[in-house]
Amino acid sequence: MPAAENDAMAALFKAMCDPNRLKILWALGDGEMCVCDLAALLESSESAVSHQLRLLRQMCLVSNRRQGPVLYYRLNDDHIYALIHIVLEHIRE
Amino acid sequence: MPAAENDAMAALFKAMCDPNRLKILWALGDGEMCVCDLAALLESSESAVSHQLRLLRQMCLVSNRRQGPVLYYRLNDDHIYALIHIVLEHIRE
DNA sequence: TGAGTATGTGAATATATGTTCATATAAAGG
DNA sequence: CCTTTATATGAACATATATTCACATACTCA
Repeated sequence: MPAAENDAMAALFKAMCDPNRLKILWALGDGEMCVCDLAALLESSESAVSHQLRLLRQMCLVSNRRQGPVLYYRLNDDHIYALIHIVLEHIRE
Repeated sequence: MPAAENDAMAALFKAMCDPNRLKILWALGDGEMCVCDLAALLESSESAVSHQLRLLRQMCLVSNRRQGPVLYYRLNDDHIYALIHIVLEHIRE
């Protein structure tokens, strides 16, 4: 495997290796959510979630849309969600 | 996604999120290799590789076979290799 | 324009991670 | 046995990571 692809894959896994980030990505598979709802779902502070979302944004895994004071986050594309499903199958065997 | 599966998946991603470990797993997809050859391939010390291999062993991703003084490592099953291939396709899009 | 709500961000801190170095173990051959 | 080769391991260190806290920003409504 070319070094660039190896590193890109490692970076992708790193973005998804945190339980909370993985929960966020999984949750967003069902549709967009605001920070406050994500924080409630993860039972974590909004600040912590915001930091994680910034990471996911920088990795181009999620993007957001402002509606008034609220930011709604969504998966950047369905690719990641499909990937999680595939890995889930592997986990379950 | 159930919490147990979420955590298992995060742990799997964590095992694969280091560029060197990913290279090891990729290399072992072609067949078993000894520590010394893996170290040469990664241009890393044998001690560092041994530490990474222990991690992969603890995660049950690889196992080894002793032949005299040499330990040959192999993927525990082809699952992980298939998974890497799938993710590679996602990366390339 | 001032207060209140939703979110972002930087610094600080605690913990996790990866490597190195020194040493230990296992096997083979003399 | 003693030495050499191959690998494992533990401690120490440097770096990375995740959370918290305090404060900044963006927007809404009165």
